[in-house]
Amino acid sequence: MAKRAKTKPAARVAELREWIHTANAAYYGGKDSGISDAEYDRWLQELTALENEHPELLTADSPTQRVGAPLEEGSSFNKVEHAVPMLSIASLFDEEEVRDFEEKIERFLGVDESRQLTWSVEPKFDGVSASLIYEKGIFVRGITRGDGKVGEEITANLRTIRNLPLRLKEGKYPIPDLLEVRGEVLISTVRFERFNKSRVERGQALLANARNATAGALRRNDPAEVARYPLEFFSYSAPRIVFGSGDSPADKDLFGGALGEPKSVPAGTAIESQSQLFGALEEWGFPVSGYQEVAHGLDECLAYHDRLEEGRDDIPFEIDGVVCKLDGFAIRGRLGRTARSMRWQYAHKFAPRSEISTLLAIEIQVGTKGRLTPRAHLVPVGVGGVIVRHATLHNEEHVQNLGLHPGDRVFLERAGDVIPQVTGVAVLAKGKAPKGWAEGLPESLKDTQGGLRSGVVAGYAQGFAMPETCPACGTSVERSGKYVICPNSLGCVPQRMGRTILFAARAGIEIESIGEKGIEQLFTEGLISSPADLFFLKKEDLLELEGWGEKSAVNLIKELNASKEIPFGKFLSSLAISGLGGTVGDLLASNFASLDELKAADSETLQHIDGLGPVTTGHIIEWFEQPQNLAMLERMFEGGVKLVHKIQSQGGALDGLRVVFTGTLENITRAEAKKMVEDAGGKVSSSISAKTDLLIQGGKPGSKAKKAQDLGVEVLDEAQFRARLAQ
DNA sequence: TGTCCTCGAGTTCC
DNA sequence: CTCGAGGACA
Repeated sequence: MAKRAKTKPAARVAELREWIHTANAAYYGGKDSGISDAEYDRWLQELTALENEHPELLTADSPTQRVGAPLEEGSSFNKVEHAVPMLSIASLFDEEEVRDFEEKIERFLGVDESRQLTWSVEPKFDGVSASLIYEKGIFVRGITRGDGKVGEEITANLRTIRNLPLRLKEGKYPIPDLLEVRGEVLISTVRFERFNKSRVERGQALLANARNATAGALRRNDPAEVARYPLEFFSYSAPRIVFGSGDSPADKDLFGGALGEPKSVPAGTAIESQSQLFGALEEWGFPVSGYQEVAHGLDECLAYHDRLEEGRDDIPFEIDGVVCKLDGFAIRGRLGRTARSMRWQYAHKFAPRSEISTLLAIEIQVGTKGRLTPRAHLVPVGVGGVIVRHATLHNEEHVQNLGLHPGDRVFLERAGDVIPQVTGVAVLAKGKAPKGWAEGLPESLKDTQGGLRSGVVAGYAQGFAMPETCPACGTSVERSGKYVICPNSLGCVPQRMGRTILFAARAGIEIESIGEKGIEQLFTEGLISSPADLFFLKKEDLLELEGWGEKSAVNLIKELNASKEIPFGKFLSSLAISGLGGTVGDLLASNFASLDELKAADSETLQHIDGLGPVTTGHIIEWFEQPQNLAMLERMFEGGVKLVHKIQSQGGALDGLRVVFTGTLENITRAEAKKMVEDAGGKVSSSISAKTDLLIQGGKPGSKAKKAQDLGVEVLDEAQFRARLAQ
């Protein structure tokens, strides 16, 4: 600070502005500027203080002017008419529509001229468009699109955008007396995620998507609040480039009718095409996305569309298509416009990945482990090729963060993978749910009297809250972190049912004769109440049930009889003991010769086994201490269950190797492949790491294939895998 | 105490 | 397939 006193204020102000500018440039160039946020803030503060002390040094383009004074309470933005209307772009959805569009152009121009049209192609940003006006190189006004004719003046909010130039740079291109530049305000994907995370930490609502967040930010009354949003600007057009007074018709309307030749422009700096314009915008200091290209002929436009759609996830911001504009301004002038849009440009949209549906109700499900999970019931809607009716809402906190209410219109996405997710509220119902919404509730959510089933939530006055009692058995719930648990694991029907389904699946009872639905039916009809009961089912009892005929009943009994011999490890994993899956089951089976030996083992003995720690051990000991569990085991053996103790194979083709699968195998199932590996002495892991020896790759491999390559893990396809086994 | 590896559990649709 | 948490190891 002592140093600052000695420096002349004007020099120091210039220095600070330079530093801040450099830091901004690095920040938006994706480079590390080496400057901490705290340091950046200190510079801004010092600069503000200096400018307050010496008002004569304050300029409109100072970085401190990015954050101005808040609007007065209750006031709204000024309405401003656009000098050049912001028309919408013709939206086309497939190749056929694109070819039709070009045909119309050809008819207009005559085929000879249009044989090989030159296009300027660029991404269609999924953000908020804005128009910026520069007078003699200084940013003086910024306007939203509005209805295209009249927008709102949001100059103060736009100033907060750190990569939006407040003053133009003069270089190769002279600075126009009047310049209107249009572009998109957006938030990059990475910054949006980070921003949302920090909002949750501060207890604020999750933002549905980057576009909504941007629109919301720009409409805020206090620029200081807007400055907190990581907004960015990308420029893509300049409807007014005026040298001189602007009185002459040739000065104006560079894109619509007659093309104005800029007056007094040095040779070589006339701007006559979109590609030249991009160059000029960059020279003046406007950010451009860098994804723009020149395409010769329509096929290259289509190829550009496909290329960007495929690489959509690698682009650092959200885009929903590509925009193709005829490159030359002269040819644009001849085509002109229709009432709604320009004839010389179109947007070729991508297949949407986000859809909107109505949240009908939230059902509270009770899982196998007693966890209560909220599940969204939605009006069926197609997302990426499948009809989605349900989506998990994970836990109470998640629903609250999203601020969901039954009746809301919600965003639905299938983010990267297959599983649909509710990502936010599009239109809040606020007690005014869409008409006919409540009548649209599916029958499955209603009870026999037409009321709502227990555990179905179709509305609430305050925020969403998980119930205090289990919707299935009425027991008071317990809380464990984010989750709500029904502690009545022995009595609660969905929990018993879940364990029975798990038993059937893991103990190897063929799903064909009795699937999940079948077990549910046996439960609700009261024929069984635990896995052991399966082995006491009688053909006559099954025939009483709806949908069961002689054949299916006989098949099930046969299947059950054939499934009574169960390998020890598989059997252990089928008991639904926490932390005991297939791997730990096999591990225990190889350490204990019999079930009695395992039952007799104490905590210390178990923890000595490599792979078992205090937590899993605790769960095992507890399970075998429950009399009900021991009784259930007894009943299973009464029912004829026999445990098979197999001898570990050694010296196979894959002895001691760790194997991982990815993709879909052609001729064998994963389970069969796993068995083949184990029989050959190998070990199957679920995730790939440096310790993995082999990756078996089927069709449509996922992220594992790439990781294997990075780690230098040997990759085999299905045929090579078989060959290796045969050795 | 921190980091890496692995397992188990949850998830939707046809 | 992804995420969270248990377990091994430094």
